[in-house]
Amino acid sequence: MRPGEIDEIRKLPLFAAMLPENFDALFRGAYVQSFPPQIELIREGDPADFLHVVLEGSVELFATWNNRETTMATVAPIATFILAATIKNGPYLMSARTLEKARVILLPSADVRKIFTTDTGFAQAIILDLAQCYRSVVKSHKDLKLRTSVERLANYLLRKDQQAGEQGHFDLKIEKRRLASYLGMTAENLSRSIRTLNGYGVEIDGSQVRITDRKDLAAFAKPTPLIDDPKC
Amino acid sequence: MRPGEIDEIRKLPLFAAMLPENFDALFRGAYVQSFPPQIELIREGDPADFLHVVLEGSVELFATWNNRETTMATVAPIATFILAATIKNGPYLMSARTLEKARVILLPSADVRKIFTTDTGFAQAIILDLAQCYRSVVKSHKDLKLRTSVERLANYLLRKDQQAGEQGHFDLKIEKRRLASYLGMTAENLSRSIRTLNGYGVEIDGSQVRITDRKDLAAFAKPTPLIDDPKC
DNA sequence: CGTGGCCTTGAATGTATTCAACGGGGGTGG
DNA sequence: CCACCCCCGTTGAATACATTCAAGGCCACG
Repeated sequence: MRPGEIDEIRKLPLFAAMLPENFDALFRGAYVQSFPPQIELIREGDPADFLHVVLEGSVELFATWNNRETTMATVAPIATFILAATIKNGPYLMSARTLEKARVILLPSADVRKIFTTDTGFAQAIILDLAQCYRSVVKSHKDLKLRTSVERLANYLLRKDQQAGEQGHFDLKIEKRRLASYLGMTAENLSRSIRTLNGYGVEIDGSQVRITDRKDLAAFAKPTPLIDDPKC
Repeated sequence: MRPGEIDEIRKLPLFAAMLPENFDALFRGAYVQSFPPQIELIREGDPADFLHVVLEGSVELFATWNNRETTMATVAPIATFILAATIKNGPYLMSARTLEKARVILLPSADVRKIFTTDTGFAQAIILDLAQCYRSVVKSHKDLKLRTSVERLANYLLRKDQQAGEQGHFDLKIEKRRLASYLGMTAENLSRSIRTLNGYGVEIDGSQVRITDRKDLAAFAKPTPLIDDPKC
């Protein structure tokens, strides 16, 4: 692990409140590994042996069934994933693969489970993290059930624009095929959805997005914090 | 509150490990209320003032957007709902209404938040509950994104049959329109999906379901524990 | 300069929703 | 007790939405 990196991890909300001895114990059993792109880190159904923390690069969480595959989320530094499987000591519900070159910490799940029963600060942080994760999935679920694919795209663009500081232009940092899968549609349908939004103040050239008329787009997208506010 | 009822609540996984004084403190501020059917208990967007525990009857969790509505889950005794909103001290992401006459305990969210920071047993239980909820929604999300509506129905029937002891016959304890909404389709489409499954060993008359050929149905539904096992 | 992957486009197909109409069961009130 | 009505579920037809299949363009990379 690089100097300074451990300090940064220490400051993560999930670990910040841990007692020093517990933090040290947890990270004594940690591996840090670098992976090339397109490597499958975990496979759904496998036992959750490790809690993962993404330090660099990005990781895609996806799920499969009956030869179909869908993107569930992308994880960017610095964040953990599959905390719930670790805690329940159950199988992974999602698979994970690196999108780009990535560095990941692996924390033995058994240690995580042991320590959170004694370290109240850690337990508090886990509660907040899980509650956050839960609410995120509920919002995704609402998005998927209540909106059409064009509406999902429109709101996605508004969210990303907001996260980029409402500049009116930003870069999709994701392949369109993956974005399509994340939004619950095919790549072809995403192309057509983009064309539809051309009529509502959106221009997309490659990965560059420009929102030329946010009012128009918002009038179409009808965003609501109860689906679209990530902090809510 | 009825005699013996408090003991039953005390035995709920969420409260069983609490220190006696904390349990008493939490339930000192509790209300027990009876509601007629079709009463809206909470409305999405409102602040999460109370953690709810369903004692009798059943409650539907649903979400709305842009004049559309979808059923997210139904809560049966004895179970809690909207724990995550309580903990995050955020707005409800879902609304709730009684389906039948229902008795519900209301626990002030502020008390829940205060107590779980000091009571480690309670904190542990919350962690397990949230992890469970999170994984449930992830499974629902996979169900919705990876399966067609007929496949979702087929797997739903298999799950319910299993929960009823694999008797091969059971009662849908839910209106078909609600089931349709829960499964992410229209009522008309549910009717048609049922007819489709007639060809795969399923007979539905009113609310009575008979599975005449479970093998055939399972071959079509292709259930997997990673989506369909509620305990997983 | 070729090659492969990603994106786009078009056409055909499939899936699901909408709209309209109808039948049956349960409840209400005459 | 019966007539009526309303709600739920079903069915059909038309439409809308989304996927599949096929083909071609563009860019990055070797």
